[in-house]
Amino acid sequence: MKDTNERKLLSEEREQLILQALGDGARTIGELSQELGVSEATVRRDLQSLEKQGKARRIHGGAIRVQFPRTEPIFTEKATLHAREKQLIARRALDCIDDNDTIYLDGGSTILALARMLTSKQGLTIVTNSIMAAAELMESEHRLILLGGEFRALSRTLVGPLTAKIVSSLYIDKAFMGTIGFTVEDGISTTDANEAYTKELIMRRAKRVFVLMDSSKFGAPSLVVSGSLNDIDAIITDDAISSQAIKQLKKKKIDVIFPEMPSGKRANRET
Amino acid sequence: MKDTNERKLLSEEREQLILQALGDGARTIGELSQELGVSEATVRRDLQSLEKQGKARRIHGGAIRVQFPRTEPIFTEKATLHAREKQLIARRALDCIDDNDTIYLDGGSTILALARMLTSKQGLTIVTNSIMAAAELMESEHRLILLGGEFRALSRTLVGPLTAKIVSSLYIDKAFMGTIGFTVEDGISTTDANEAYTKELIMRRAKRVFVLMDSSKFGAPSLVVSGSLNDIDAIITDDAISSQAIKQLKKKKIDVIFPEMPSGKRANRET
DNA sequence: AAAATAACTTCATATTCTTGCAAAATATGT
DNA sequence: ACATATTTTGCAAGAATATGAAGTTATTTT
Repeated sequence: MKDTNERKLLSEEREQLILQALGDGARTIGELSQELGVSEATVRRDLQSLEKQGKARRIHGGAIRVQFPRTEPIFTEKATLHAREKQLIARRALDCIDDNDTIYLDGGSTILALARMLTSKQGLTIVTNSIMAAAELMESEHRLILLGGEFRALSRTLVGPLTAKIVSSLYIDKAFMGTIGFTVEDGISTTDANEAYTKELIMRRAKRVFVLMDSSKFGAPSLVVSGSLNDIDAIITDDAISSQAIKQLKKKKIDVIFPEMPSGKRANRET
Repeated sequence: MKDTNERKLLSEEREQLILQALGDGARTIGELSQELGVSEATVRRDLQSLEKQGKARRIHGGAIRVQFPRTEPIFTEKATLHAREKQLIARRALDCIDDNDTIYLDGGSTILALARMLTSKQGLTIVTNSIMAAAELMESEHRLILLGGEFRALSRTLVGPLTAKIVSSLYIDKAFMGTIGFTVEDGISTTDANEAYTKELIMRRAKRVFVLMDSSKFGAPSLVVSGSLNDIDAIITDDAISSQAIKQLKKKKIDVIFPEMPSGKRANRET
């Protein structure tokens, strides 16, 4: 996959990408230089900076990740990936919300972007299991309800059996779900069983379920399946998914919604 | 174009839009300038302002959103009042906690101070209804469980009937409670009925209940009484309370615990 | 030890930042 | 309503920074 996003990256973005690349083991300077589209000298400088921050360790010919990634790399790292698509998807989802709705916000960075936009609505009742979304909405005028439950650090959400206690006494108009993986056969899937369980409960409980995901999730299942395709009413995604997949989804009566493209282009047919 | 809103924007509106555009990732000055329809110089000034507010971080060529907004006007304000006493009280409470305990943390700045100290313990299961405490403990190794419920902005806690669902399925060794007011007749009291209700549930459910408060709370009732004196096992407070009050409390079999004074002095007789 | 590869240094170039200033917009006082 | 402050915005020149290329030095491999 080549990123058609040929915008010049900021140094910190590059560093994030490098850390991510290092996640799969060690990398050589040459590889990194090519992947990032910058000169080897620049890669060396970035690595120097990362080493000073204690996030990576240099070795001859390349670099490896430091043993204990002490901070919360997972959340912030994932966040920067496909940031623009996520922004557009969230923007589209915003249009699906009416004033005074009762909505549910799932975890994940796309949903978080949506949360940040909710200041433009009025009188919402917002239910969420995402600490990040809650932190974002603390100052808002909306009514905010947090699911309780066990805190899962990786996703910063509340999950597990305890959430069921509260979910079962709520009624939700529209649920906005994120996901790690998705297939046309099984619907959404995630890495953690507790997380999957909570998602499932919510989807059963919501009148209308929207799944927000960038097209990279498509066709890539994760460990634990959550609910089924029948639980999903609509998918909001960017336009890089195959027209075949769209057909299959429509056959299952699932709406596929695309964001407004800023420059008006809509290049749907693909590889 | 989605933003055909050609009205001239106020700087604050622009800053809001910038934050939104930043999303999780980063943006270059050029992008922002174009998206907002203002010059790059203006974008820089806006970013400068956002950085001062702690909401964004500038980097060469653009800006990155800061993960967790720092400022909490309500909270920091109250926190500075009697800060030293609160610190000492929290310190003393810490000694009451053993490794592997299951503890409950209530809202309030004193308890928050305690939360920050918990890194020195191991293997705790921490139950809380305080978003601030949860945010503080996200990075820790402890097991963290949040009560669900309705978010109350003033105290930044989760309160109300929904919390009951989860509380009733938990068992807590030691509960550390804050309070707004206290009298020897009725025990702790607070301004909000939902808040009082949740406190009451917890105290009923905990094996041992500690109330942390500086002496200014003494003899000053608030609106809604929460539970009764019988629910309380110990009070941790500074030494500016009357010896008469101590006697009364001891008669009710409530321990009164004082912090270690840094200089070793213990001047208990008072005005 | 020689060859090959990688790392460091220096420098030229291209962006980006800062700063001061002027024009425009907005607020304020009479 | 008018005139005067104050603030906001855009522009431009010099300062600062980032990047890439070339050449030199260090490290690894054979």
